[in-house]
Amino acid sequence: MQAYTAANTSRASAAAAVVMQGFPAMRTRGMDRVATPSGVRRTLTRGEEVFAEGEPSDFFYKVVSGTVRTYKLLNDGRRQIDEFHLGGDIFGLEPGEQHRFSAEAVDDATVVMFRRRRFAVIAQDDPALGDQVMASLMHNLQRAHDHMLLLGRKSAQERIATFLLDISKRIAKGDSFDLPMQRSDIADHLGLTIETVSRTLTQFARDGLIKLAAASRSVVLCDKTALRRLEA
Amino acid sequence: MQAYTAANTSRASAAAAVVMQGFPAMRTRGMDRVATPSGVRRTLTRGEEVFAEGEPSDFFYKVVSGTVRTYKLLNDGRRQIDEFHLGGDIFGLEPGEQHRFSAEAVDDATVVMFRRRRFAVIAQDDPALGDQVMASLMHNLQRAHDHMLLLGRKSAQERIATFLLDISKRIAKGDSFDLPMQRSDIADHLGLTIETVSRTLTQFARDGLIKLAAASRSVVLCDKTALRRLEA
DNA sequence: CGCAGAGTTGATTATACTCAAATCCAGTGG
DNA sequence: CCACTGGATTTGAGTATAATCAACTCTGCG
Repeated sequence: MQAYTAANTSRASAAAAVVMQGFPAMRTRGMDRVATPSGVRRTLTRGEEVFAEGEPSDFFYKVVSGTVRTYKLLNDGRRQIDEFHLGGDIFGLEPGEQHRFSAEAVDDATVVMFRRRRFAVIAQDDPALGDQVMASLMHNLQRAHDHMLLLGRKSAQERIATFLLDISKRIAKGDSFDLPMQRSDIADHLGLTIETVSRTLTQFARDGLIKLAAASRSVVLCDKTALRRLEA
Repeated sequence: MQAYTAANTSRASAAAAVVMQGFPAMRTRGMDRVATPSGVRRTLTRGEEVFAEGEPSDFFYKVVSGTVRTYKLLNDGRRQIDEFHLGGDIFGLEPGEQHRFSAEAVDDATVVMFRRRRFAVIAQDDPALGDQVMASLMHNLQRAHDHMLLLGRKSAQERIATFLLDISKRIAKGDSFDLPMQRSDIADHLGLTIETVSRTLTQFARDGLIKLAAASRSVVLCDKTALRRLEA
């Protein structure tokens, strides 16, 4: 059980300024639906908060570049990162008036924010976005199911193998890539401790399944077949 | 595993009432709209399969009565039950052409099945239904997030306490209720073994937090405050 | 009454956690 | 250019929680 201490506390006012600044662009939406996406761009620096649990959920987001983590905390600081959102992913769309989880930039990132509206309105106003939002929700739910299987029933080795293969499929061109997040993020995503994550990665490297370098952020998958066997 | 096509359409009118009853938003619509979004009722006996992983995902479902479990399996048989669906819950809606998880009746249950269509079509055809399906997706995703926190970061005691409070809120009139599922279902939902579930429940009973009776399916929550403290 | 499935209880063990310390690395300033 | 620093990561030793293995009890039902 490890405590997560919020290293970064950016204020909502910063977000508000960005929103207001972007509103003119949104008002013109409809005139040129194809060329102008109905969203406001926002750039984030490593660790910066996008929104926090309990804040009004007036907007949802789409990642343009970089990585965003969404997570929940227990009162004693234990953290569960439910998802790392990469380019193209939509996150932060919720049924209630308040966010039930928090979102932060893992590295320097860019997102586009959309005002939350009734689905019928979105669908009528911008059918393409409506389809995208719906598909994204189902996709996120599907990934959540996979992750619950991992958290509930897989061993540490199986979790790490699954994670490496998944992240590789999402960000790697070939079989090598740089992890955008640190060990504590991986641990809090996989329901493990940083020590177990580190030990397991080291073990994989010793067994020749992967190669680690440069503060272990750079990873090469040497033996995907073996990793898939381990994935369970 | 069977096709629900022509044979079932004859019962469409009977199912129509169920549809109307099931979707409050549609109740206000004229009877002439009933024919369009057809839902077919299906009764299930304890343990019966609704659909299996890998089968075509042509339909999604809404629980009318009883309990349905959706789950995923690992190749060696380990199981993760991601959700118990109770009356009113919508499940089985997926982005791909095939189901990525399985669904079975926990007890004798009744469901209504709806043919999956493109969201744009649903939204245009019946905006209220679109809103409801979307709300259900967001709701399921929200519950999935809560459950990932449980699976990734909570202790056995905390998991059981959370489970009891949640299921109680969903099915109990007061503070007592009958569990529809057996120990192995609870274990596979909470990422524990049946022994740990049993031991923890017994411990709670010894500590006066709950009362167990009648093959331990009947539960009374005696000290909700203490359970909430344990919930973390 | 006996059977089978479900649930409980006990003893032991394994996996991952905790606590602790060493090492690595990027960034900084002399 | 290089030593210094603090955060990140690795490694080690010991431990705790929940798993495993096993026996026993309860319950519903023919």
